[in-house]
Formats: sequence, structure tokens, C-alpha cells
Amino acid sequence: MPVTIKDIARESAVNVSTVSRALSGSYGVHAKTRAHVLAVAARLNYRPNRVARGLATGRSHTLGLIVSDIRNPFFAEVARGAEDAARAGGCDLILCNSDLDAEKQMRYVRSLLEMRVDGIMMNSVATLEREHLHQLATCTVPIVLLNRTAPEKLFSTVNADNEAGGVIAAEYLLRLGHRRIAHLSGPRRHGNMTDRARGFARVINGNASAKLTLIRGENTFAGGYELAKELLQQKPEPTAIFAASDLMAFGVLRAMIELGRRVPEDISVLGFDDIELAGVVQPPLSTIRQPKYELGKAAAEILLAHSGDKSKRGIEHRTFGVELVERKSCRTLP
Amino acid sequence: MPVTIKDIARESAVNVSTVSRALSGSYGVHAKTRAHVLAVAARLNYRPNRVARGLATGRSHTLGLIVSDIRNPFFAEVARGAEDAARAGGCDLILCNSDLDAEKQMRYVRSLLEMRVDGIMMNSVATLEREHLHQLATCTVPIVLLNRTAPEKLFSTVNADNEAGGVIAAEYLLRLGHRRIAHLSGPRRHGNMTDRARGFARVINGNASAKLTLIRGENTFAGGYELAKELLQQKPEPTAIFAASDLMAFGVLRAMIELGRRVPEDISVLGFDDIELAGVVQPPLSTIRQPKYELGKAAAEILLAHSGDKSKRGIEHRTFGVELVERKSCRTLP
DNA sequence: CTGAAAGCGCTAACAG
DNA sequence: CTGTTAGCGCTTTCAG
Repeated sequence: MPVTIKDIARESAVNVSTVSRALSGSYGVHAKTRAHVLAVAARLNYRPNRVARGLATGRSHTLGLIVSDIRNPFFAEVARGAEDAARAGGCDLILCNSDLDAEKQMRYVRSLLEMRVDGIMMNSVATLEREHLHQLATCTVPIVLLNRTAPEKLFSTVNADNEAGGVIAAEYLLRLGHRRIAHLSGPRRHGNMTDRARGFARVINGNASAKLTLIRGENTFAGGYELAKELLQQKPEPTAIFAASDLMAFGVLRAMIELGRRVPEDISVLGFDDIELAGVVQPPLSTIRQPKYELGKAAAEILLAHSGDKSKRGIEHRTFGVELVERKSCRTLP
Repeated sequence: MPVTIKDIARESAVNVSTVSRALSGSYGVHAKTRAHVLAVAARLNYRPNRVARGLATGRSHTLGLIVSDIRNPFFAEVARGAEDAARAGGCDLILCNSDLDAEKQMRYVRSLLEMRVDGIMMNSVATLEREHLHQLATCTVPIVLLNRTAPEKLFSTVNADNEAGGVIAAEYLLRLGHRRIAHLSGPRRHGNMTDRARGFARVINGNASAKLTLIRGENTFAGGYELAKELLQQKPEPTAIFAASDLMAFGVLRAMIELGRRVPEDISVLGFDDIELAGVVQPPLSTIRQPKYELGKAAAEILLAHSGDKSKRGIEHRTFGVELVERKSCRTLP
């Protein structure tokens, strides 16, 4: 059995409450007794029991993170940012993979609530129904939604400026001289991608000589691959393709190889996210970078900041800028 | 304030212990009262407090996972496997990123111990000193070491058969007709990679006409890139390169492009791991696949199996086979 | 500054 | 089958 506060109280001939005070570093205990208690604790190799502490204080010092799948490199970055920030704030991080399944997601929320986490970060609530949303709203702990662009009155949100990203992408391609341009977007329910598409379309369509082709598919390597193959059926071919994520862009690159098109000589490809491997594929992928690590970090920090005030659940919204990362997959048209 | 077992006891006019029994589904409670209690609980929207339960039972139903960095796609897969298995066993997963820092790693272990997790999975203890190892050995919860090839009497281990992987790689390259062969390995303290190198070298050196060049560097994209550039300084050039990880192989691929070599026409490249993007790069990377998801899953399952028995901390060792995944980065020599 | 005592919410003997 | 009674280990009034 692990040594408890009681053991060290007995051993150092003081009351448990004194030990508790000495250990929690709070004032109100003589420096001498305190030193003694600490010494005994060290000698006995005492490890506080955070479960007991949690029960007594009501704070568990844990944060929950629900992502669709940690294997998606985008979420891995987000998770890392969240973990670092949580850790810096003295909290541990519980990881949940929802697979974009609303049921599963709600189960995780319940589970986290039962553990009395101090806050929950979750992405991908796009598919949540009213009832679920309502359930979330009645949560006793602060919640921050990641990648949620719709304005939220009920929860804090953290997201990248996706629409601006679409604008940047469009302006870039136009600037390079492209006019026949395609955009490969994700499913409609994917709010972020819809935002990207909106910004992108607005700019392209605002240029009289430019022509936009927009098609949708799955936000995966395979999705990008298939959309690209489908796209190149039609004539005239676009000179540039903007994929809504790097993963999809990778699929496009593969499709181009199989179709015998060279990138960027025959066709330019632009991605979104700037995951680590964007710079690794051939050719290195030009893309719109969003600050993934920072998104996760910000989410955790919001939780940390508000996990104290039970009364006013401070709602906070943070939007991060995105930027163009030029590599080798887009070229200037003569 | 959340509703407690007490509230529902009062509301349904029975004792808390009855409620507890009814809720925990255990026998010894009349079906009728039980149904009633459950109904009241549901009406009150009762959520059990797992912190309290944990304190009372001594089991927290959480598992800890310490990896060097979740952004490494290898660990993301492992983590996913671990999470799924933990979840299936009714446990939550706490994620820790140690960055291969021994100090940090030990802090995490302590932290997890304070939370009274039911078990800990950790990779990368290669750099741990005797003192740390000893500390771990005295832990009150079961520990399983991931990717630890050294035989362990103190802890359970789960790993892929790295040495066999090296053998498979060597035989494959030999079979394709390669004789001037290079191996790019990781740092010496990286036990897995050392095992891969051992198996590989044994086979290559066992072939009289084959010549092996072995160099070491960092297990990263940049590491592979630099080693490859260094390697191609010397003449005659190898006809095949076996990289100790896919990440390193990606670096090799990049270096080859920059040096004007075509893969696999001029030089063959073989990786290890089979991370998701191995099939995405150009050319698709041939590699030795290790079952990452299964590794994580097995680790969690061992913990789950042994977290009951306090007395006999069953030590268990599991080794997973690896296999060759042939894609397009290696060619047959005429 | 320190001790005594009352919980936090739940489980687990032990009686009845 | 159900109620009573102790705690789990720690914090936190409230006295002294």
C-alpha cells in the first residue's frame, strides 16, 4: 500500500491537516515544522493521491481532448499543442478518438464528465444534432470547440481563418496566371472546408476571365485521388488544382503521376494545412499553412483560464491566421 | 452541483447502498426496486462520479501512455491501438509526450502514479539509467515497455521482431540481385534500429559477393537526407539503400532527387515501418511493415489483463512478426 | 500556527 | 434483499 498523508503525520508527530498544509505549500505553517514534514515525506517517498485530492477539491486537473482520429497528422499536431499547454497548466490530457461518430462522441463526453475533467476540447461537432448540442450546453465544465467556424454563443471556439485561406489560395493561383482552376473540396458537413471553398470561389468568380470547377469528395488521400481522376476526364483541363487538404492533395499528386501529368509543369497543385509531409512529397507541396499546434495550445489555454470560475463560464473565440507556403507544386503560367 | 447517489437515494426512498448496488448492476437487489432506482437516476440525469468511485475502489480505470511524440505517425498508430483497446476494457487513456527526455519521462510516470492509473505503457526507455529503471521497478502498477527488445524480467514488453525485419530486408535486396548495399541506421541507443541493423548485417555479410556499408544518423527525415548525401560521396555507389525507418527513407528519396538519381532505376530504396504515407510518396516506398496498431493494442490488453491481480504482477512478452511490403522503390538488377 | 472534525461521492463489509 | 456503518486519502472550516 502506498504511503499516505496519515503515515507521514504519524511519523512526524503532527496532525494530518498540518501535513496537508505543509505539502500543498500554502502558508500558515511554521517553516520548521514544514521542513520537517517535507523531509519525512521525502524519506517515505510519499506520492500524493490525486484521486483523493480531486474528490476533496472538486478539481481533477485533467482535460479531455476528443478528435476524430489521432492518426490524422493534423490532429496529432493539435493534440501535441494541447498536451503541452495542459501540462504547463498542471493538467493531464485524456485522449479520445471519435471517428466522427456522433454517438461515440457523446459517449466520450459523458465519460469525461464522469471523470470530472476540468474541461473538454472537441473538434468535429459538425454532425451533432440539436439534442446533442443541447446536452453539451448543459455541461458543468467548459467546452471549447476546435475548427468550428459557425459563431457559437454557447461554447468557446478556436479555429483557423479558413475563408481567408481560401482567398489567399485563389489570389495566389490567379497571380501565377491560372484561369482554368479547379477546387477539390470535402463533404458539405465539413464546415471548415466549406469555408475554404467559399473564400476561394468568391475570389475566382470575381475574376471575369477565370473559370472555377468545384467538386466534392472525401477528405482523404483516396478522395483526392478519385476526384482528380474524375476531374481530368473533362476538357479543357484545368491548369491548377486547389485541394482542400494536404491529404487530398497527395491523392491528386498520385493521380497526376498515373495520368502522366507532371506537376507543376502540366498542372499546378495547391494544398491546405501544411502537415509535416507536405514538404516531403515530390514535388514538395505548396500549401496554405494553418497553425495546428497553436490551435491545440490555445484551446487548452482557454480551458485552463476558465476552469476556475464556476459562475461565469467565460466564452472566448480565437481565430488564427493562415499563410501561403510556397514550395514547388505550383508554377507561373507564361 | 451534480446529482449524487444520495439525491437519488432520498428521491427513491431507499438507502444509498441499495442505490449503489442497483447502479453497479450487481446482484442482491430486487428487480423492482432496482428498476425504480434506475428510473429515478435517469430522471435526475445522474452521472456517477468516477473520482469518488476510484477512491473507494482503488481502481481509476485509466491507463497511461508515454510516447516520445504523438506527431510521429508511428506513435499515432500505436496510440490509436492502445486507446481502442483501453476503451474496450472500460479504461480511459492519458497521453504523455516525453520527447525522449528521461527526466520528463520520469515526471510523467510520477504524475501517472499520482493519478493512480491502472497501468502504464511506455516506449523509449533506451536512455534510462539504472536509477530510473529501479524506480520503475518499484512501481505499484503494471508497466509495459513498447519497442523494447532487450529481454526484461521486470516489465512486460511488446515489440515487433526487428531483427527478423532486418533479415527480411537483406534477403529481399539480395534476391533482387543487389550486392553493393548500404544501411542507414539510427543512433546506437535506439535498440530497435540496432536490432534491425544486426539482422540485416548478418545476412548481407553472409553473402560472399555482397558488400555492406553501414552508417548512422538521426531517425528523422533530415537524418535520412543527410546520410544519403554523405553516402553518395563515395564510389562505387551502392545500388540499394535500406533505411531504418520510413521517415529516414523519405529523406533518402529527397536526397536522390536532388542528386539527380532516379529511384528505383538508378538506386533502390527500402524503408521500415510502413507508415501511412509510405504508399503516398513518389515512388511508393517498399518497406518492412510492422503492426503498429496491434502493438499499442497488445500493450493495453496486457495491462488490462493484469491490472486486477495485485499480487502476481504477471509479466508477459509479446513479439509481432513483420513483413515485406513491395511497392515501387526497389528494382531487380539485371 | 496547529489540531480536531466534518465531509467529497461512492463502495463494501456486516448485520438484520 | 436492504439498511447501517465505516472508510478510501485529502482538504478545509472552525476552534484552540
